[in-house]
Amino acid sequence: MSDAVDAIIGQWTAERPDLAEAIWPVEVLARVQRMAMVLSKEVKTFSVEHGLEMGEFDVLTTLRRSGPPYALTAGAFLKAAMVTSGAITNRIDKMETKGLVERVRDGSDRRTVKIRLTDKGLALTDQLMDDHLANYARIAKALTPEDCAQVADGLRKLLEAHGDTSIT
Amino acid sequence: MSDAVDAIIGQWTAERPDLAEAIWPVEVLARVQRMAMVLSKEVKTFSVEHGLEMGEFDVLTTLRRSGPPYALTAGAFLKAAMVTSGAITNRIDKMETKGLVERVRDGSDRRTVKIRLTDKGLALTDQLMDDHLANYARIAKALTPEDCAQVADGLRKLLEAHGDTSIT
DNA sequence: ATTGGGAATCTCAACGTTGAGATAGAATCA
DNA sequence: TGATTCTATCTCAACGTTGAGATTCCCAAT
Repeated sequence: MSDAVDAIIGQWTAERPDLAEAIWPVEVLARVQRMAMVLSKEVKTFSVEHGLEMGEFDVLTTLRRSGPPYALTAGAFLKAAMVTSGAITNRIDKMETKGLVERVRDGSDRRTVKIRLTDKGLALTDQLMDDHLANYARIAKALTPEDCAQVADGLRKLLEAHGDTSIT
Repeated sequence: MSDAVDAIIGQWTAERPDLAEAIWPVEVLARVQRMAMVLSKEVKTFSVEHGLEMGEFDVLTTLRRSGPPYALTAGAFLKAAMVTSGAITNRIDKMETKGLVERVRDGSDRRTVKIRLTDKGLALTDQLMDDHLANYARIAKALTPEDCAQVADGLRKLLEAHGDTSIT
């Protein structure tokens, strides 16, 4: 039972034994990084199979789970998706031409632009969620419920410590 | 004690209660994704502070931990860094002009190109590792040793299940 | 009412990655 | 030897993101 990170740590132990006391964070952080790479490739494949670019599905689900009227400001997406403003503008531009979302200028504050799910976007999202969660279940199926809880609890502590505490 | 993923799951529970049974993988996978984003920003900051691009530090440490003669084929980097061939060519090109690595054509198989740490690259890497691990420790300090072991064990299972078992 | 600071979004050039195709060499077999 | 197939790397156009700056607008202070 060993993965690539075990091999990496083994190499360091052989080459720089003086670092043995300091290498413990690699056990967690390198695995987070590598698992994120695996995950992003899986999600990309899933998205493309359903006619979406990676990132577009994020926009759809973020709007869907926010509840009626399925509209959020562009700024809300910056934090939700953890990307920069140019990326959001780019994504919304493309999704607007696909008819999945539409920009709505708010009357009260004309600086803000709300991105709203169209009927087509809403239907597509609801239709995809079951497949998406089935795909997630497949990716995570190696974990028992206890494993899940332990990993989730640890990562929650890390995320809280880094201020990732809100999606607003 | 709640993070952004707790909020996301709360939203789904309110909007699509029918998905309650299927949402458990989000607890783990969404946190992996978000923590990877946090981590990559931290590592990028660290790299730039030390005059490197993100990814270049990966190349240096991968070579360093492989042991003398600190040389690996370009193909080995594809798996180690989980990126495509164009990215490796690009990285090595830049690091070669910086004098950190050099390309060496092998006599026995003239297709392969070994990337080798220069003396300058080796010295820089050894000099940076302590800072790098201190930075990692800062990022992971919210975790107790027990937390670390639990998260690492769970992620190891996931990575093994996805074939991430070797860096060769 | 005007000014100035701040906020929300968009613009756009620079950058790194992707991924299919090109190139060159090795390996197998007739 | 020649032909075929496989392997390793590089090339390069397309693509998405970054991030600083521009733009537009809100709001508080005077």
